Amino acid sequence: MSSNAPTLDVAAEDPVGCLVHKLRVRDEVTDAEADILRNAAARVEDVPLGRTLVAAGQKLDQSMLIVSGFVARYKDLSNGQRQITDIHVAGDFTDLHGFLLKRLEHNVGTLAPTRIAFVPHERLTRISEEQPHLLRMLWLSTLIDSAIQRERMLSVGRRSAVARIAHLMCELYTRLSLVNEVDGLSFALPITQIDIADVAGLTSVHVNRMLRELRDRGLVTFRNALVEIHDLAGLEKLADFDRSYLFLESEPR
Amino acid sequence: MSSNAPTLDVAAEDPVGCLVHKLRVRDEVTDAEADILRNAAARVEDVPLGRTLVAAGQKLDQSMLIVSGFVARYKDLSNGQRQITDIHVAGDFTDLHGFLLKRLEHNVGTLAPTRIAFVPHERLTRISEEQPHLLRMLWLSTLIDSAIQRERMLSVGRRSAVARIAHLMCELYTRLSLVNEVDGLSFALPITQIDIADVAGLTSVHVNRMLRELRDRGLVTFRNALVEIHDLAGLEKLADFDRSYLFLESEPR
DNA sequence: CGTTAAATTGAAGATCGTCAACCAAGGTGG
DNA sequence: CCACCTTGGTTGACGATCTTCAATTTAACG
Repeated sequence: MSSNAPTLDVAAEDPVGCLVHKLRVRDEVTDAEADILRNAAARVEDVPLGRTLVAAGQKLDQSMLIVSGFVARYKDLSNGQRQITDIHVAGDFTDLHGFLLKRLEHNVGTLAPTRIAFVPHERLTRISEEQPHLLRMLWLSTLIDSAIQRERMLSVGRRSAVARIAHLMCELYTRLSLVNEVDGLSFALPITQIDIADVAGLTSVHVNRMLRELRDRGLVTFRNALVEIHDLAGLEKLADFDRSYLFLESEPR
Repeated sequence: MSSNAPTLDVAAEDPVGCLVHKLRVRDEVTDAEADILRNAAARVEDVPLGRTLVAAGQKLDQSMLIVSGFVARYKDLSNGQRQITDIHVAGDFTDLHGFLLKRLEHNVGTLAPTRIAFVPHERLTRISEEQPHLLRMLWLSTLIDSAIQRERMLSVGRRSAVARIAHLMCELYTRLSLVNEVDGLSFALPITQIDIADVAGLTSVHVNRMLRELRDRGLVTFRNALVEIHDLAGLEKLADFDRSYLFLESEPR
């Protein structure tokens, strides 16, 4: 709406741009297909931080595409403990899986102010009937989400606390690079240490200590919602980071 | 091949039976669609325990459907630590996601002797071009895998060691019920405590102690490849188990 | 019957969590 | 405009859960 935020402005004109861009990293997407996706978005909405977008169990008839911002999918234990299973950024189709699941078994909420495009499920059904290749690309995007989940499971299950956080930073850096949201080796990450704890399966107190260690080791700084990587190679080594799980190559799918 | 194992024999005649059955739990699948799936399986093979079925990075041109047995998908850290991200049982399409990913970022291996049906990717492509509903059902099955992964992430990230193992037992009990592989409150689980440790993100030593605790509390016994549940309600309570994440309702998809 | 992998148990130690206090920042209402 | 309140960040002390190391037993298998 405002015209002084250039990146957002482009996004407002083409809310589906980031998604198309990311699909094109993985395979060719024709302009006709891209247009079909563009027409699938019914409306765009700005949502403030801390809002629940979908509560577990709720029936769905539309899916949400992130235009900009940060969204988490999370599950809670009955004792109140929370685990974030995914963090989504611009160009991610947060609950595309809701199209077939019909309800989600987890919650979806904003970690930061976020702009969202809504895609009615009937339009997805239509794509599935008429656009086999485009449908495969959408399926693919849920499969990549799944691969990211698996890598996170490796983190939470087997990596040390420092390595877990280092890995998260490497991953976000790589994923945000794809949508031009990094500036050199820095990127905006307007989320709390509590959020990071909930992703990493740690407490916020321990996250705080590990962030200090990463800073002391000269690897990364996370302060005032800004991540600054000082030694990418060192960070990747500590994290045992290998970007191949992000499937950044173009292949006929 | 042999004719003295009735369950397996049925499976040999209809290797895709379990899959169709499980899809039908989630939505109607016509007999025509079921036949198409049956024809998609090119050949069936028996694989012994401890075999690597797919190594990370390997190019794929077929996917594997489990007819009977137990298969794990796992990732390794460079220091040798292993995390199993999924355990698959009869009727699971272990690497259906390989159809679109073209290579896997993780390994797939047998935890027990397993019978596998191979489905060439070209037949899946054909289904995707000609059978939109059937394709959505296949997509759905990868989405349910994903939901299981998320629940496991909650376990590994936030549940205590005992609760993690209790939850795994509840899950396997429920999933094996679907394919008639339980006998009352017991089921065969021919895997090691090391495997359980790799699923739960624990060491086998600690798994051993937690299994003893579950036994001492009168909840479950896991011995000689057999799980016997003594108090399902108590086990589910300890595990904070809620089967809704398995999507066991029929819906038009 | 010997060999190997897995299960079991104990003792000691490390990592991470809990509790608690304090600080910093940002927003709200008087 | 500033006290006040809330949320998040930071640090220390202590403790619990889980790991590591190591030894022994059991089971499976040729």
